[in-house]
Parts: sequence; structure tokens; C-alpha cells
Amino acid sequence: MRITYKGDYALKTLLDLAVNYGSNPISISELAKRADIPIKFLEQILLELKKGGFVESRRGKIGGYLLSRHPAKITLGEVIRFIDGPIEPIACVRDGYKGCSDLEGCVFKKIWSEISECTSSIIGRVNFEDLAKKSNKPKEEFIYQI
Amino acid sequence: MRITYKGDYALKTLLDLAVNYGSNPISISELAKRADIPIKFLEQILLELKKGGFVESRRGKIGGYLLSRHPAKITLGEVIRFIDGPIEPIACVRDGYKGCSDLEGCVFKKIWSEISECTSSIIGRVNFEDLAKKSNKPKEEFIYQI
DNA sequence: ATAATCCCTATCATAATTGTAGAGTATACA
DNA sequence: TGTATACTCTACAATTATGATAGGGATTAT
Repeated sequence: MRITYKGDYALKTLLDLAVNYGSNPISISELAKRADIPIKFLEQILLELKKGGFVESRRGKIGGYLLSRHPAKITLGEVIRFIDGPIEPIACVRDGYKGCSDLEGCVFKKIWSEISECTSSIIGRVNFEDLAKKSNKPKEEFIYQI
Repeated sequence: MRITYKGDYALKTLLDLAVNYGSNPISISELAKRADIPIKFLEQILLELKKGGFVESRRGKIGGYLLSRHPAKITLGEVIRFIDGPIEPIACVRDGYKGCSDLEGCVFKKIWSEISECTSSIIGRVNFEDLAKKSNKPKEEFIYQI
């Protein structure tokens, strides 16, 4: 598994939205500023996260983004797989792979599977409620709004 | 961690050499044919493995490659790190990383570390003697030689 | 109306990956 | 001593992934 900048940005943004879950939508520019992410890049990432059902948006003035589900219902694993693709270290251990003639006897495949399962277990049991609670990021007070 | 074709080829080639440890050198063309690897690509990989101290070579007629150490002394992890680079899923958990302002409080960093340790432990405890014993690949008989 | 916001597509620079190509050097052996 | 068969080394090329940047268009609170 490799976490790209895109994945890293997505996770940090979702964490921000999780910490502020239940409040007003947060704008892209605000999210970008707080996590030091290029704004136009984050724009694309958020559109993708929206398609993936992780966030929803409000348009127009005072628009922005919010989580589309309770933080406890979003696991780290879901997001990573959606943004950065399969977590398996090599294609031969991914579902539906047909490209190898020795899938049975290969001594490496068992090891790649073991790594995949271990990784999957770690990122599968962590959700964004856990992360938000552990995070030191303060919940925003919206002192500039309304 | 991502295993590239280069890494995959390196591992398969070292396994062949481990299975045939103690025998005559095996030529690049023979190794390439047996593992279905593009010969000129494998040529480069073997030069790299040689620089890394994993294999040594014999030039000239009846030349080829052999392991430079006993298979039990070569771990999967060493080879993967040498050929495909760091196993950590993201740069911030690699040794000497300075690029993040929140290395202490980051809730993701702990997870990346956990995954790294788990992966490292799996690939660190497997060596090429184990792999050769478990492999179904027959030791070559050298019926064409001498 | 208008300002602030999200929506959408195109484009681009850089690096990594996965090779190919070709000329050179060393060695065994007839 | 010539030659076939190896390894050595460097350059380069095609493709894809990554990490952005750019510029309109659509929507909404006020």
C-alpha cells in the first residue's frame, strides 16, 4: 500500500470534517488553508469524495462540505481504497487476478496475502470518530460566521 | 509497500538461485527463460543485485550468476527494500523525515507506523532457504552440461 | 444584482516504471 | 589464437501515475 499526497489530503480533510461534524459546512478554501493543501487540488479530491459517498456539499454563499455519514460509519480503509486504490502490494493477490500461471504454488503469494490481511485489518478497524477523538485539532468555533 | 515488476523479477530470480544453491552459475538467459522475464531487463536487475551484494557473477563461457551468501542469510525484506525502496506506506514515517509540522500529534502517523512494523516483521522473518524449501520448483539437473 | 461558493473539464510538468538497444569486456575451449 | 558465449555498462524510449494549475460555468444567501 502506498498513500499518495491525494490520499493524505483526503484523509486530513475528512478528519477536519469529522472533528467538526454536526456544525455548518466548511468551504474548500477553509479546509485547504487549515491543512495546507493546494486549493484547486483539494477541489478535485472533494468532488471525488462526494462521488464516493463520503461527503456532501452545499452550493452558493455559506456553502461548503460536510460528512455525509456519522464519522463512526466511515473507516480509514474505505477511504484509502477509494482514493488510492487496492492496498495489496502486488496485483497477483488482488481479487480476480488471472495473469500468473503459478498462483497455486507461488511461495511469494502467501506472503503478499499475509501482508494484505494485516494491513487490511489495521485500516479496517479505525473509523473517523476514533480519529477525531484522538486528534488534537480543536473544533472550530465559527466566530466569523453569523 | 508496492512490489514492482522489477522487485517481483528480482525475488523470483533469487529464488531460482536459492533452489540451485551450490551448483554451477546460471546464465541470465536461462534465468530469464525459466521465470519468463525480458532478458535485457533482468540483466540490469542482476547488475543491481550484484551491487547490493546479493549475487556474484562469473564471466565468459559457462559464466552466469550465483548467490553470494547462503540462502538462509538473505531475507525477503532486505531484497525488497534494496530493489523497491522503503516499505513504509508514506514518507512521514520513514527515518529522518522532517517535512511535516505535526509529527507528534498526527493521528494517522501512528497507524502508518503500525502497518510498517507489521509488514517489516513479515518480510523480515522469511529467508530464501525457507522459500526454496517450500518452492515446488525442481532443482535443475544440468543434464546439458559437461 | 452580486459576491461567494461549488462544479467540471482540460492541460501540464515531472518522475517512475518497464522495458530496448548496442557496443564493450572477459573467459573457456578447440 | 580465434571464436562463441557469457557478463558489463550506458543511453534512451514509451507509457503511466502523480501532483498539481487554469478557467469558465452553475448555484445560492443576502
